[in-house]
Amino acid sequence: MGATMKDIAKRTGLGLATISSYLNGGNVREKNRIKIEEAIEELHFEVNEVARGLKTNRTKTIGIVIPELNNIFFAEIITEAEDILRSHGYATMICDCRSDAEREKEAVEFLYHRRVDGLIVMPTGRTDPGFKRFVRAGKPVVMIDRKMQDVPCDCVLVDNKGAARDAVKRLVRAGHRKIGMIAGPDNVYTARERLKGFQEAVAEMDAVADETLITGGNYTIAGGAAAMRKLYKMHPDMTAVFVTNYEMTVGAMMEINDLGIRVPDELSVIGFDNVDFAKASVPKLSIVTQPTASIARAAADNLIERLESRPVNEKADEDADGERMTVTVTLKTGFVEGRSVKTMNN
Amino acid sequence: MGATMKDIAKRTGLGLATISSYLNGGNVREKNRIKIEEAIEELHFEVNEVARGLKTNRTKTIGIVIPELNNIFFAEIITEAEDILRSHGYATMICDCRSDAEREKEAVEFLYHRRVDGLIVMPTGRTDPGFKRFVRAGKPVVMIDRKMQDVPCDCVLVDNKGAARDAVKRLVRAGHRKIGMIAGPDNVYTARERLKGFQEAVAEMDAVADETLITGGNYTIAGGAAAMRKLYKMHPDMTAVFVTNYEMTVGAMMEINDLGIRVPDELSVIGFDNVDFAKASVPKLSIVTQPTASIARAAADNLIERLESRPVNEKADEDADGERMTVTVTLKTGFVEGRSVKTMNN
DNA sequence: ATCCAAAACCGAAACGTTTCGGTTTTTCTA
DNA sequence: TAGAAAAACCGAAACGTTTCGGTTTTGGAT
Repeated sequence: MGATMKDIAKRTGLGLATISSYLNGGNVREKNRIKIEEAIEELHFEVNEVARGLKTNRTKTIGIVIPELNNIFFAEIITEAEDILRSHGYATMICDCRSDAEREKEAVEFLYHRRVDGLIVMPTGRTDPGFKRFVRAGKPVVMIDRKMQDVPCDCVLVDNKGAARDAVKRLVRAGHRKIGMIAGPDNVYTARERLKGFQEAVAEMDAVADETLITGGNYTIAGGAAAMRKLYKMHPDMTAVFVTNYEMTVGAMMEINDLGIRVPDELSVIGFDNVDFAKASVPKLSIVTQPTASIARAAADNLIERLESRPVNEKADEDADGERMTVTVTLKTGFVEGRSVKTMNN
Repeated sequence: MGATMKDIAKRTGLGLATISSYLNGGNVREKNRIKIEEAIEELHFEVNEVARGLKTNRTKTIGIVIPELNNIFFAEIITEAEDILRSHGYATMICDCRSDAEREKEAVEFLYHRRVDGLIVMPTGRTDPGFKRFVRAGKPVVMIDRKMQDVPCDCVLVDNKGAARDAVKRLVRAGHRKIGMIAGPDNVYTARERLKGFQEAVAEMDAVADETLITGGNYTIAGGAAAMRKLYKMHPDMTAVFVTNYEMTVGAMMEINDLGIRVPDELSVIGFDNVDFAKASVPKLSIVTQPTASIARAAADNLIERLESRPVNEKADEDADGERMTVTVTLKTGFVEGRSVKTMNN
């Protein structure tokens, strides 16, 4: 079917190496350039990336491993990252591991097999599902959103602790003392950070520090709903609740709806992540937002930079005992004011 | 770094062909099998898919082109499809073209270059961005959600017309006559179908047939909000509105919220797509749902079947003048009852 | 023990690139 | 215009598989 470089060489009377040189941006005499371009045009030649990959040992493909694709927070990051990477000629292979450590391991192995050049990941569990293998092979890994101690790689994080602390302080300043928190699973890095932020704020601001005001919601809609119910049953006098991701915010709102609680008169709410949902809620929700586009850009740029500058340091990497200098960037969150927080006049 | 088949051959004293045979499920003498497995274990051998791909001319990769990844409807389908494909050893390269025809064309070209074995696509525009090239090359293409006349390929559709008709009939049966519709862009297949369904129902049920009751919302949140406002301004006496995708449903709810309209007392609403959002709304929304998992499964299974059975018909395909038998499956939508439709006692 | 078909095995060629040394051509300098 | 440096060019080997003929081994049947 497709024409090969050999065909182009034959057609133009030039050598294989010259064609290759032309294709890779090397110098070629003007008249030959024209001949080559004509031949390419006529024969509809397109370079075979697979063959090239075999030879160069680079697939120009990067793997992405995420917990859930049907989660707007992740999806937004992926969209942006894919766009940037593709504009640099990199294809992306996305693997959704459904927040399951076993699947995650399979995905990483799968991508290793496929010999992707690098990885963008949001680790699901606390143990390495095989990232180290990439690092050992000199393939860059950048971790997003969550950190993992024992894998030496670049990270792009968000100031989760600060975001939570800030949100809670807002509530306290509005006069709330008894504040509930719907937390994420404690094996997830972001959940732990947000919890810390909550606790710090409670301590600093002298709000009610009661362990039972903190309920796990598992980062799911159902979990958020269950947590909301539990909190409300246990603390009917609670005046505000802080929900710490999008899914749980949706779940909590469903439950609040079912319980017939009026927001913000009876209960103030601060949610997380999704501006659109917040604006579409009645009343509009106040929420913490994450800079998804910046996260994606930081991750993609970092990866590309590592990939393109690799050849130079090849030796340097080695003698540094495999231990590269890694960089971690932490981005700031935002806050969108809604009408779901009542100011108490006490 | 990595060991190759040659290393395994040397280590075991066997021939290259034998190793290849073993790796591809061929028969090998028991004792040799053991030797091979030991060698693989010791040398940490993993077959190089890139080299294999070069030789077999199959990348075991399929491309997915969608209008928006950060759109739950699409994201859910992708998640599921990716899962199925990967379990069959296929990697997926996802390209988000942001509903832009130009980007879509680039994406298709990109994937063609990458020599993916097949394509799952949701066409953005009405003209072929290059799918035909795949078809000509004997590579299966399956179209999801939207149909395109001039590209002969398999399709997985949803009964959009029926869904819309059904939804409107529900409204009429509940006593509504003056029903607004927030429609999608008319260059999108599904939007046209939903519009047809609406019009059919209005005609059949003798509801008010006024062109100005139909407003385009562009399938976006902002569009949905604007359309809602326009509808309300023009027809304050409208008693129900049918919104025809998730984003516009969110937008419409935002606007309804802003305008202070009470649902369902002043206005009944039927939305589209996202059950979770519907349940989290106040009051719970009645919505049309789409069978995302079934769509994904139908598409992925179809593709795999075409790919795995290809070698046999290779010849048959050809002499059929490139015109293969294509199949279109149409799936049924669902309906989730909420509390957003008022029953009029007139 | 002998023979034969079937099963298992083998090496070499090929897939379409890049790259390495080495050769030719061009261009510049004196 | 001769000579040399630089630029352009070249073919062959290599990347790690699969596959094609052909050869050897195996295990029954005689």
